[in-house]
Amino acid sequence: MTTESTVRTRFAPSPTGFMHVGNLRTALYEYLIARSLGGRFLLRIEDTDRERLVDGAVEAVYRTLERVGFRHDEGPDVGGDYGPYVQSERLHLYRPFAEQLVTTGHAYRCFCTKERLESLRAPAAAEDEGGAGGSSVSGFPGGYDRHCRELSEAEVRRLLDAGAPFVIRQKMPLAGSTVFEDAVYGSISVANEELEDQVLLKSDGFPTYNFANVVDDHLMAVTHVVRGSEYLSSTPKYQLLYEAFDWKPPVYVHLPVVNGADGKKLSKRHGAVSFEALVDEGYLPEAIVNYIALLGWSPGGTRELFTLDELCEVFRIDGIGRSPAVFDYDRLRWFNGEYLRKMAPEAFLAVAAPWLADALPGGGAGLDLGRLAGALQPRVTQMTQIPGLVSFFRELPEYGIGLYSNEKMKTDPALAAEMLGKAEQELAGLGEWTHDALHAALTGLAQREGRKNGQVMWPVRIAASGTEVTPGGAIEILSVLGRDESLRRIAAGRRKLQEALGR
RNA sequence: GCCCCCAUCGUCUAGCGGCCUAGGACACCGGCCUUUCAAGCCGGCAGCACGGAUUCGAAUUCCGUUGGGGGCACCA
Repeated sequence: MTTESTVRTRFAPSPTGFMHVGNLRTALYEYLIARSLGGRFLLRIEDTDRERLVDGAVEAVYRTLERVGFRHDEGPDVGGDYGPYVQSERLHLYRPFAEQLVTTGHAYRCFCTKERLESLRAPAAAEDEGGAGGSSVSGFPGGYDRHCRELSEAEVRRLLDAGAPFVIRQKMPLAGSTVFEDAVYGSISVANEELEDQVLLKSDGFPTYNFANVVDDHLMAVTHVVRGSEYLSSTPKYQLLYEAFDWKPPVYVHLPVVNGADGKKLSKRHGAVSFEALVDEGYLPEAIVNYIALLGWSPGGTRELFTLDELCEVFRIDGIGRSPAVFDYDRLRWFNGEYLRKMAPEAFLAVAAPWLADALPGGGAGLDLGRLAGALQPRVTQMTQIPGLVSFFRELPEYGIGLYSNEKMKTDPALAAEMLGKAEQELAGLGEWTHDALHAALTGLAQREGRKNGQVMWPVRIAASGTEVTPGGAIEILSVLGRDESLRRIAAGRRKLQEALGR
């Protein structure tokens, strides 16, 4: 339930695409602020931009929140006392508020046409060709010259009667400055003359984001407005809106942006950036959340592995940093490895299964997948690595006898040929093809021959895999490969060596 | 161009005037372990952007410079 003092945060995505990790992080912090303060977390869909709507985007939001465990207390799907939670269903709410501001002198009707607005900007753009393409060059913030700001009542009446289309613009103070307090950036002050008379209500009657946002946040009793720092520069306008309505402003929590490795805004060219794309690339939701929590926020100590519940307990707003952070895939991968290794073997097998099925002969049927997963689990940091690691099971790759030489193991082709021959005989008579039996047979062979384990194991592993580096050692590979295929490969290795050695 | 913000190892960060010869983590490089490689353990490399000021004392405060990011729509 909600009382006067209940903290309320909201995640307000616009369904224009898939869930970007930057948005996911914003949602996470909103969730954590609510949970850590005993508050409520709500979901609001901001779909007022009909042109940019993307099919399936709302579903992606639900799916992602679900997958990641940010449970919202209120929202379009779960209801709540402050609905509707979809902006397009709230359209009737905004106009009265805009009209109220016109009445109180905080806003005015503007009848300027799009053409006039463009002509205001065009000459300015030409002036600084090759430049930043700024629009305040015209001498007015935002490029609008406040043409309709002081229209007489009679003139307004005339235009209205003539049915001229109009927008409602916010009337910014011309002097002084506006100050607001941000929970992470501190006190920020902007000269009012820098503020544009922004549009509140479009000529089609729809509110702009800037307006709907403030109205909705107030109506929904949102106490902490959390968003990316790209909104920092428009916050003074929101602040003025709150003041004009005489509403209590929320606590502003602006988050540092997330950049790519080149310091530019994180985008597809940096790699996977949507939550689902990351999952498809073999990152676990828990790892993504843990990693992202620490991108721009710090618990203060040196601990860095936290479950979502643990984050809820230790999260504090003042741990949020101010400088932009770079999304580092290497670090994400490390977190992923940590979570992968911590999983119960069966759980790991479950997430690895689809990757294995794709890469193994017959989809892995008949193979000891549990054993294979066991070998993979401590070695994998990203599921995409699996196919490459196990491809030799499907087919023995072409390999040169150089692989049989290893300085550290003290092996060379001649020794390998000998050991392979003996291993072949030893294993052919093996009663049961189990991990323990294989281990006993091979180490026993090494002992009898007066060799180091590696001098037997290395050649056998190479023959069985044709691969220099494999997940697991000779015994794991043999046991997964099975008797027939193992013996076939060992024999093939032996013959390959004998041919090469001229014997 | 104008406005706002930011600035500790390559990256994520701790630090909130003395505990800092700046701590942790990723990555990287060594070593140990070992039937390969990983994992694990041990060790190493590497940073307070610059210049002033305040102070007995500055990574920590102030000013400036430089660099970076963001904003400047009838988009959100």
